[in-house]
Amino acid sequence: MKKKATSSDVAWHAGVSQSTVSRALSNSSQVSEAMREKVRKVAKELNYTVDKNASNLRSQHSNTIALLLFKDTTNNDSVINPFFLALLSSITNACADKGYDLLISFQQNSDDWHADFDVSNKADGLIFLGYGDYQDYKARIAQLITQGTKFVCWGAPSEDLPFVSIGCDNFKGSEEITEHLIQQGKQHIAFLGSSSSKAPEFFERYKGYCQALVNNNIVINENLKFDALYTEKSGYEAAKKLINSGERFDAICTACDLIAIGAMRALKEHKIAIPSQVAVVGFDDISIANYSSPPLTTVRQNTKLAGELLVSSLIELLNNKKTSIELIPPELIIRKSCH
Amino acid sequence: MKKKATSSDVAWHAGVSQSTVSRALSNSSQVSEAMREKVRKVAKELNYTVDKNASNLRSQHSNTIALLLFKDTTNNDSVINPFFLALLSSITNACADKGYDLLISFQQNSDDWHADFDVSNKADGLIFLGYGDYQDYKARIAQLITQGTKFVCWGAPSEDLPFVSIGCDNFKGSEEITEHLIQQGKQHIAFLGSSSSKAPEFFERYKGYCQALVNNNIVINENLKFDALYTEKSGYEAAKKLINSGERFDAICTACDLIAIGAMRALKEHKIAIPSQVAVVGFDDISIANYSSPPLTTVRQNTKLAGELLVSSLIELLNNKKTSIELIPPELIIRKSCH
DNA sequence: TTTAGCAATGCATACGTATTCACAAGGAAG
DNA sequence: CTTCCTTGTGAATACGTATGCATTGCTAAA
Repeated sequence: MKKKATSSDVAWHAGVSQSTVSRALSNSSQVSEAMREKVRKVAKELNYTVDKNASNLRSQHSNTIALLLFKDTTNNDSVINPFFLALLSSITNACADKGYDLLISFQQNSDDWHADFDVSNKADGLIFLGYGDYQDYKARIAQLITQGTKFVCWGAPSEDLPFVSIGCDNFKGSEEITEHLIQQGKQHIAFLGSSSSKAPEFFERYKGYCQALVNNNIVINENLKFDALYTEKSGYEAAKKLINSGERFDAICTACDLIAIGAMRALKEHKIAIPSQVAVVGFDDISIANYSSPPLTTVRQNTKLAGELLVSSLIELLNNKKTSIELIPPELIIRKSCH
Repeated sequence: MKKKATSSDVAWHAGVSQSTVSRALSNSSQVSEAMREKVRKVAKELNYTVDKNASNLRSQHSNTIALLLFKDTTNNDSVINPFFLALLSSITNACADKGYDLLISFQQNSDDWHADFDVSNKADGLIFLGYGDYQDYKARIAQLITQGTKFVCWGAPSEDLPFVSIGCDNFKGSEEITEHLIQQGKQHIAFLGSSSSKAPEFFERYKGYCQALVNNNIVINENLKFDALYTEKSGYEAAKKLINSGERFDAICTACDLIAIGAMRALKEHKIAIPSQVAVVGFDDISIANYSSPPLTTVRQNTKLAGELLVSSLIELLNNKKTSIELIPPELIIRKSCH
């Protein structure tokens, strides 16, 4: 196995100094175009590339971003919500565009927190992904802040938070889709999804749902509200409870698509027709939503934009620039599950 | 922003040398237990962690694996096949278990190939993911081999290939599911999926399908075979062709779930009942399969095992051990789309 | 013509660690 | 009491790069 070429090797072959090689390849303005070309040529011949470890060590930054994805802590073998995988994909591309490498780690629970990505200089900054239950991690996050670690979170954007967080306009999205249900003539609309502040975006969505009811002079019926987490199973169980409650309802508004999918499964089991008897709508627009039966009306979160925004905001932080909190506009996707 | 502590800082505070600190924290047997404890304590107080860049530079390996995911090259904005995302998730966990970091990159096309992960010492080894169309990358792969780069591929395992590749027993899986269709009384079974060698696993699946027909003395009808790629759209279009061909068929065997989903959409459009008129089966068992309408009978590839195997095989390669090619056993998942 | 200034390059060093070598203390074997 | 080996530690060095500083050659200003 041949030894890898170093910048000194390139320098020797090109008849210049190592410094010049380094400068030529990093597009320094200090080096002439002719020299740059010459060095590039030799480097190519020797199949040379800059050693990242040495480069990072010397320059004290890694040009790497670490992505921490928080999995549902309740059940271990849970599948990751496809929405986050879509976001992950978008972040990957955004990083590549900006010339950053991406290191990823899925956090099973709050114990094995690998946030030493930063302190061990593996990454310049962090991106957190998860249903914004950052309360559990409050202490850790405080530590990150005192350490001076740069990071951005996906979640419910808020001025109150001591860190940059980027997310969809959950309130508006939920308000719009609920309005749509009402326009379809639905009057008794249930809501499935946690309304606690543990999942801030779910709470925002609940508030949007309430706002739509208020706008249309519909009384909010607390008996039509059921908690649910981020899973199909949870949605199924919540819908069961709703059905068994005996309350009258003609539509279900859910906090995320997986809950909606689970709810539809429960409805089908009870031979309740969708949407003629009960309409169902989701939130996120994961790919399954388009293939469910019936295809799900939902609110699309623009994952492409979201990924780009997360990455660019983090990079701005890394450059010590001010970053404004950005709200991503939601988009209503009308399919067959609501009319 | 406080300066990060170095091993020399720890050494100074502990009243020992930097060498001892390094040895103590890397569990070297050369250092006494008492000393190790002492160093650990001081390190914790100073919030010290080993600087990865320096460590990697010195030891000449990165304890990092890079994952290259090849996206469908035909259409740019294509969603990644959920199957690979499941595999990605599993690989992530396996890497964490083994103490490796994971760097990921999605390859849009064959041009912007970032295989310099290896040569730039960012990663010790590579994992390739994609529908095994490695023909396009043959030249690059040859280069990797001559470079001595360590890598493993997901794909159709074969002794012929000059590299380690791990995959499902596509032949057997497809044979079994086709046998199942025949047991349900189906006699005119179509196959949707590329049969060219461009996607080796698809071809294996086609051969398994043929084998099942032969086993049951059913004549293989070439007119019931249609090409399709890895997408829902492609499956939809192939099914359209099949329907319009006028050929008689009572079942569709597909090379992957997305194709099956697309085929079911086409069948529904033509008011063809599933499975009473035409049964449909898939391959992969992506999460959508369970939520489609009707839920899809398919062959599950054990992604958890696959991820673990990919990672452990690669690590064996890194340690210069021989690695045997492993076949992952397929598992039949019976749902409603076939009886 | 002299001098100041700029552009392009080389020299030397430091980033923080792992590891080789040397060395001291102590115990075992003779 | 030597001699030898073991155990634990420190000193010194190298990994490959980026960058401050010095140096050179050259042009423009005085």
